[in-house]
Amino acid sequence: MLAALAHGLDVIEFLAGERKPVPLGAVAAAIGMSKAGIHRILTTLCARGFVVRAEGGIYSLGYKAWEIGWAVPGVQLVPRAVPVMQRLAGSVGDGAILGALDAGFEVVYLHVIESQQAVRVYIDVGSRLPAHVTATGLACLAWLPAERLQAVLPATLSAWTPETITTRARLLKELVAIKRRGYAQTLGTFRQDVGGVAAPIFGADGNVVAALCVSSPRYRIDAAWNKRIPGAVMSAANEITGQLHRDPRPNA
Amino acid sequence: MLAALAHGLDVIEFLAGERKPVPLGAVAAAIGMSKAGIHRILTTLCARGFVVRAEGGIYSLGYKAWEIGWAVPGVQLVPRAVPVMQRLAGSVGDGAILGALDAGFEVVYLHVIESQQAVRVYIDVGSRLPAHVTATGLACLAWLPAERLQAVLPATLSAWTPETITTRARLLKELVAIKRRGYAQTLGTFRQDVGGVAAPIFGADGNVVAALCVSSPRYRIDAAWNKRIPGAVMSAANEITGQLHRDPRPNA
DNA sequence: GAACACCGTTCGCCAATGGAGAACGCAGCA
DNA sequence: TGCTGCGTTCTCCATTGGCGAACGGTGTTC
Repeated sequence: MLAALAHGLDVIEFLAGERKPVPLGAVAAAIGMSKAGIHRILTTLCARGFVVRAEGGIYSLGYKAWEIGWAVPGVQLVPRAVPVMQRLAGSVGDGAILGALDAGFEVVYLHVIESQQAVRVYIDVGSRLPAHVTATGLACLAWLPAERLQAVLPATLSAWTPETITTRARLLKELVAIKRRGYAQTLGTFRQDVGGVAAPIFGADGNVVAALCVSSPRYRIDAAWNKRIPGAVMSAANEITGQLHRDPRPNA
Repeated sequence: MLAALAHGLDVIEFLAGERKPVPLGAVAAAIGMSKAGIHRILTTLCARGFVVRAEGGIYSLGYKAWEIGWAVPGVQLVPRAVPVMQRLAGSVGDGAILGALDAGFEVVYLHVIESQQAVRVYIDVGSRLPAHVTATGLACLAWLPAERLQAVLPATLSAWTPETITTRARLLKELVAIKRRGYAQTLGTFRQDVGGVAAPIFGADGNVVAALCVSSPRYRIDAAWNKRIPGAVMSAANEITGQLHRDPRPNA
């Protein structure tokens, strides 16, 4: 592994975690390197626009990093999903979340429309969760080709609550049910007081590229909710799928 | 400059430019390095999640890169601006664009709501333009503290059309006019057949953080357009500013 | 079906360079 | 005016980056 590159990435990740300008010394302390070394790394990153340097030697991420993020295959669906998500969130009165599978068995949240309710579920764009604890993750997994699924399934499934699915057998059974039903539903598998419904979005090549999810505090999830939400989520997801099929830009 | 890190960033930027999975050989050719060297770089990037490797050794950017992008200071305003932009675009019937100043004198586009018109102005999220040719750029520059403006002003201003502002004197005069008026307007300074109106968005600290722009094909820009649009853009921009002041999250 | 061509990957070597430590310069402060 | 805390610069040695060459797998061609 290339130490210089790895250290550079460490610095980038650290600055990303801070989310605000940071003095050189703090970076050095966090990475565990000499100030001299960090200085050279930061100089290189600045020269390439990944980091910007304010007077007095305080550093923060530059828009180049943002630009790179937009070029990640799969992200381009976000702008096309946003209007649909907006409508969905408006009509169901809860938040809408767009997530995709990454690094095998993790869900990354690509976009979030916050609920207008006083009590709402908070999810950060860019945050990650294991696929098996979230409706979004289950929806993505359910439509994965069988061999891909086998490849990404970890040996053990972490338990986030007593209700989290923790055995392969139960997970596989659940995925079959989800695929038949057309949507994934969880209740208390991520946090005990949160539930969600998610439906898959397919790219122009027919593979799952992401899932659309509506999540809600558990106490609001009742028979009426269960009657309205899954259909709304599925039709919104289908609408996005339809757009991707009609206009499959460079990537999807 | 750290060669290893710089090469790694080269690879990242190349993959970003390709926007789709690329075989190792192509990366090596593009960067001008041996396949062995590129292989090591890609291995490191994969280990950190910045790049994902599909079977057969084809590589593409991973969501980690996307995640980093969201942590860039200033980007967090996007989710809060989106609903306002949506409304603005709907009410004016043209596209809405959100841009910020970066690397001194460049505008980066952070979000785009596409016009629903058959003839529309295309702008890519993440693309860059010199600040002096766009309404967005002028709006950002006009409210920049005087010493910051002096620091970023380049020696020469490139001419994109015959109508582009190319002298410092004219630019400074224009910026004063913009600040008095409350919004920037361009007509044919970027492309001859495009015009736009932009208004500044201020962060919780009172500095310009971005500008909101509506742009349109020139032939649709008439007296009626000029009467409706600037007010709508300014009030939308003010609304976003208001939100940032009420709820200044970690960064703005 | 065998030989070939074309990949990505691994190996081993040598010099370039990365990274530490110390010295420097410049603030702000007492 | 001296001190302290920062970012920056300098110098030097071991590390390791990057290359060329060899390997191994796959798919293609005759």
